[in-house]
Amino acid sequence: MRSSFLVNAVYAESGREHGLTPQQGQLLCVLMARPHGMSELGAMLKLAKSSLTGLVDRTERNGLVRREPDPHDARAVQVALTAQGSKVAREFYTETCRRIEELPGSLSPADRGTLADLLGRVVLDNEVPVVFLEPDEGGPAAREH
Amino acid sequence: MRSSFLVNAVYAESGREHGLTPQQGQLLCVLMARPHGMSELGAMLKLAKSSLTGLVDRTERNGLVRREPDPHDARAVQVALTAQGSKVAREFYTETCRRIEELPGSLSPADRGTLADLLGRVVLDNEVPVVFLEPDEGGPAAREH
DNA sequence: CCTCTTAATTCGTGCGACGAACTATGCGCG
DNA sequence: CGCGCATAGTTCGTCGCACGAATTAAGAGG
Repeated sequence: MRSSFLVNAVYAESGREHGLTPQQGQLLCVLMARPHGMSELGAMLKLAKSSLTGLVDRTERNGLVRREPDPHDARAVQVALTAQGSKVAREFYTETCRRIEELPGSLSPADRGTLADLLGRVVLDNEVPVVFLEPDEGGPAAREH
Repeated sequence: MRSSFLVNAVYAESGREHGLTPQQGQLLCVLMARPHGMSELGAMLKLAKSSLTGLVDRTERNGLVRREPDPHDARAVQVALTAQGSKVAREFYTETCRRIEELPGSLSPADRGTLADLLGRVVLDNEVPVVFLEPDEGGPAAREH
């Protein structure tokens, strides 16, 4: 249980409506941008290899993602969204962003920055919903732990 | 996985230092005030009966709590901290409060209220560390889900 | 006494996280 | 080219945690 926490909360709420666990929802969001290899996903989601294998297994079993051969490396696979997965991801993402946008409604930019720092793990270093960002920031100040 | 989220995050960090999972840490904090019956704990921690049994089992196995007969009801037990559990709880609680106090450092009272509303589940309706409170409030505006 | 309710546990199950071990593939060097 | 080492991903075993169904013993009320 090393999920990012606040996004996880929101994911949990959004996900319930789509039959997704927070972890699966997060995986879908990451894959919306493009397919990823398992190592990439593991690094992004901060999961051990075997944990990720399990997550992808379950999500694949739900018909939301599929494993494809990697054309550049026969050892590797690319994990991609299925058509169904794309649909669910879009709905989930939209719902999640809506909920997250409501969250810091009354927070000043400084407070957002403070929370972003404190909750650095909330935001992944990629195209996943980025919150607590000022419009001119290029990326979150993610703190590795 | 229906923990309260932000406190859970902080619990996780504090707990790691004491070999506690967030759930176990939370249980200890609840029990600091006084022993509780399982039904009480279940309601407070919002856990199904069997889930709570498991949590208490594991925490008991770690020597941190013990089950005692309830003098008023032979069906029931009271869950109490052991001496070791009290010690760990105190340290954990202190550490957790410290971390939580650092959290909203730059939040205005209005923002605290907003976050308290949004993260209502963060705070339990009892003597567990109460955060985001104005000094003159009697209790958190907990939102049941 | 009887019926219904309740407290807590057991059991089965799913999810998620980890590390060790493993197999197949890739890389770099002599 | 062959070899040793590294890597990608999976399997296996394990633990923690959450849930519902089923169960047993005790409690409450008529």
